[in-house]
Amino acid sequence: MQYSPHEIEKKWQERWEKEARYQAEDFSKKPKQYILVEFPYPSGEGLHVGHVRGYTAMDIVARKRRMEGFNVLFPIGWDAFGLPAENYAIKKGIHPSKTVEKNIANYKRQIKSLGLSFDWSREINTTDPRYYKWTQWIFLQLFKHGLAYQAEIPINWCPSCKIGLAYEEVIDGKCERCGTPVIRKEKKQWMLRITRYADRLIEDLEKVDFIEQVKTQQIEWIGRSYGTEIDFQVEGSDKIIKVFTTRPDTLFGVSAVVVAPEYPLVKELVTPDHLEEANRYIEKSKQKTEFERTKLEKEKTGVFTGSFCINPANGEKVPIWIGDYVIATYGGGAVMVVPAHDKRDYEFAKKYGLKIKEVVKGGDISKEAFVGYGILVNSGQFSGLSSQEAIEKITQWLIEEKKGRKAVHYKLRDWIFSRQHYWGEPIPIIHCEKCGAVPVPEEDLPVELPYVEKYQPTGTGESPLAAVKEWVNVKCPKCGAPAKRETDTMPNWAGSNWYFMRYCDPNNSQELADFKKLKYWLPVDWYDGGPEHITLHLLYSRFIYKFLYDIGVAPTPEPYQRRTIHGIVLAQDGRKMSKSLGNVVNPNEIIEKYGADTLRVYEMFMGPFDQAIAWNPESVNGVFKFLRKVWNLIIECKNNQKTSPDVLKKIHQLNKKVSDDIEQAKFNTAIAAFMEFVNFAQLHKKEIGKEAIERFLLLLAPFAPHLAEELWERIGHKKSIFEERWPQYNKDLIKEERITLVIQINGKVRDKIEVNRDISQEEAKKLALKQKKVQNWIDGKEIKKIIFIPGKLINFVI
RNA sequence: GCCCUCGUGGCGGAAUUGGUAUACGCGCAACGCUUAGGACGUUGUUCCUCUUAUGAGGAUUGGAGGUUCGAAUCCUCCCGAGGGCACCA
Repeated sequence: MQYSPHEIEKKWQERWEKEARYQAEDFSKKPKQYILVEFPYPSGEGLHVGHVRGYTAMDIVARKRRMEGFNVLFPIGWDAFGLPAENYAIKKGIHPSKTVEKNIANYKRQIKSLGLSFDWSREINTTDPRYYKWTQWIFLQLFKHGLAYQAEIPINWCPSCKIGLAYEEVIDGKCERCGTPVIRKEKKQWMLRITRYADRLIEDLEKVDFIEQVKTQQIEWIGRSYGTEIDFQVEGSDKIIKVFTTRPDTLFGVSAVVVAPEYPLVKELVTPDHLEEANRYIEKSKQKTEFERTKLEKEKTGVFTGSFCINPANGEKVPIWIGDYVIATYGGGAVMVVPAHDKRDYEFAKKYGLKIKEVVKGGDISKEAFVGYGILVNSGQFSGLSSQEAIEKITQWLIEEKKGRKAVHYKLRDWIFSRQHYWGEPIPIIHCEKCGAVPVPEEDLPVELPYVEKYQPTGTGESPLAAVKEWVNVKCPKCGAPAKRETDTMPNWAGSNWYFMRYCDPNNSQELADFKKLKYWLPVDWYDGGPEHITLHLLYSRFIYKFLYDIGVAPTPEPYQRRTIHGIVLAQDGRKMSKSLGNVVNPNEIIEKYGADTLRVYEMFMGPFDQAIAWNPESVNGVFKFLRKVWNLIIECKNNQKTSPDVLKKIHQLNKKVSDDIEQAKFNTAIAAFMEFVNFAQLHKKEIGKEAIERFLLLLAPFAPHLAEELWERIGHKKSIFEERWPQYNKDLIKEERITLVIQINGKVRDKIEVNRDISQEEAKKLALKQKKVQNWIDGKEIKKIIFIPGKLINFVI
């Protein structure tokens, strides 16, 4: 009987589905485990081998947890709003809902062919009105609590996609999706006040078990910095320019104040004789793309306003400039220029002939700016202090003089939540001339996306929905006057922010999810996903979840207890897989050739789980050979005999190794251990009995479920292997009685001897010194010191 | 520029976290099986030197230093790769 994966995989997949084996049970008495993978965007290309990596890993965990006696929730769904379906519709004239339906069917078939133990009874789809009703409901709660608001702001505008982009969707000044340089455009946008949660989003990271890289990136993205806000009074006016700095110790070295071109006071600051030049400068910087403006190598430019302000520390008159290297949205849009101690300011001062005054000792300011800490000079009463002391003292003094205060600033900005696109959740707001922005009454949700013929963005900045008159024109829910629906839709993230909550109660039509169910299942115990989602998706969904916690909808302060990332699967050439490069590996092909178990085991074996790794077809074949070896071995072995003590020890060691490695997501070494055992077993076939065979299959079951089920049945079991308990290893059995003691001389390995594991130092020394090799090396020299590590080694220092 | 991760045979990678470097797999080679090829099985496989062979010695974890009885692992500097942030005041 040969190993024929296709027959057995089909057989077991059908049986699992018929028996609905993997459905989670609400409120079961068993302890719960919520294992989560990022739900896929069902693209036209179909499932990627990268999906398979994360899904298989979590499937292994889910299957192990069930065998350990947990009530496991391991769900799947579809994140199906978004641009590709809309772009496809524009090109081919096929409605996005049709495309999405087709793609989902394809994904579903592919996922099922992998033998993943998802609970299909909880499948969700973000484009289903029964789902996005609650996405809209969340928006209304945000609105009612003042966390969703409209603002006329300069947004990043992609002239190709004809869409406003979130700050986060601009990469290197270019549109994340199409790569077109982004320009700035003033537009009224819906915003979410994520900044209000900035501190909690940092501090609560202590409560969770995310890998370090994820935590660091969240913290850096939020970018909290503590500093001092200093008031510079405009000369001859009562206006004040508030400047944020982390280096108040350099206050005496200020030679100018520079404000961003968008700074609110700009018009008042520019004097008539500088008006023309200043206007020209402001116009020019407006036209620059974000890419041009943020290019670091670019020369710092600016223009004098004609006005001055007063340095509060020494009363000096300081010129006010406009410069587009100052970021309008950070730190109030104004900075103090200290050329001697800041690289950018130094450059700026050199170009425009500003004074360069040293106030911190330690560098040579005739050559370059000195940005380090040092002792203060030329700083009045503060001279002689260290920078660290001066930061404290000067801030203190400013507070007393009422000319400054401590301040905290964040790089994180409020989240632009509007998209001028068709294929997204409509924002449930009605604009009334009299009442303003009025929320759609909750009982009228969902605001269904109307069917349209034309998907093209209008280019005017309005979404295609604006053209659907019968949908747009409604009565104001408050006063009944004619009013218009909001035509912007929500970004892709809106649906994926909270999807893991819906899995807990996917069919609830009364609320987002029953609180008792949420309380039973949440938080997610283990969440795995791609590295591309560890800043934005994670930050956004934590924010929304925290808000829902605050209003009593979510049961815990954090949604995810543990978060891991799986490395990308690269093409054989080490590059990213992409259609245009023609180097894409299709999981279907691998399954057709070798079966799903081989694909699963290969993807777990190919390298460390969190690292990017290149596909290697020859290794796939190696894994197939391994599984076939397993098959042949088990078929050949006698199931009715006793297992020898040697084999027993090995299988218990394997038991420990595999159990531990799965918990640490070290799947590659777990599989190496399986291979080692099989190699050993090949040589000891006669010693293998029932216990070894059964234990081996139980351990292998989460990795290669079809193979394990089939062999389990063939050795005479009636019930599924997944109804069995995960095996516990015997601590006494895995201990090695005899160990190899390494003998070192001056730290170099010179010999090895077999000894009892609990040998004493005296005994070890005696035995070691008897060895010929050791005697040759010591050869009458004096032994100065002996280092003995019990059970490991003895080291003679001569 | 800053931050993070990493650098180990021909290749993917192990190394219980300071204690036998190169587990496991791929590839390659020899032998067995076979009409042959494939497949399968067994064995070998870091490099260098000496040795008919058994074996013996030396070197080796990107490079150079350091700490230590002992370093792939810790520290300093340098080189290289990948990722993140990027005029954040």
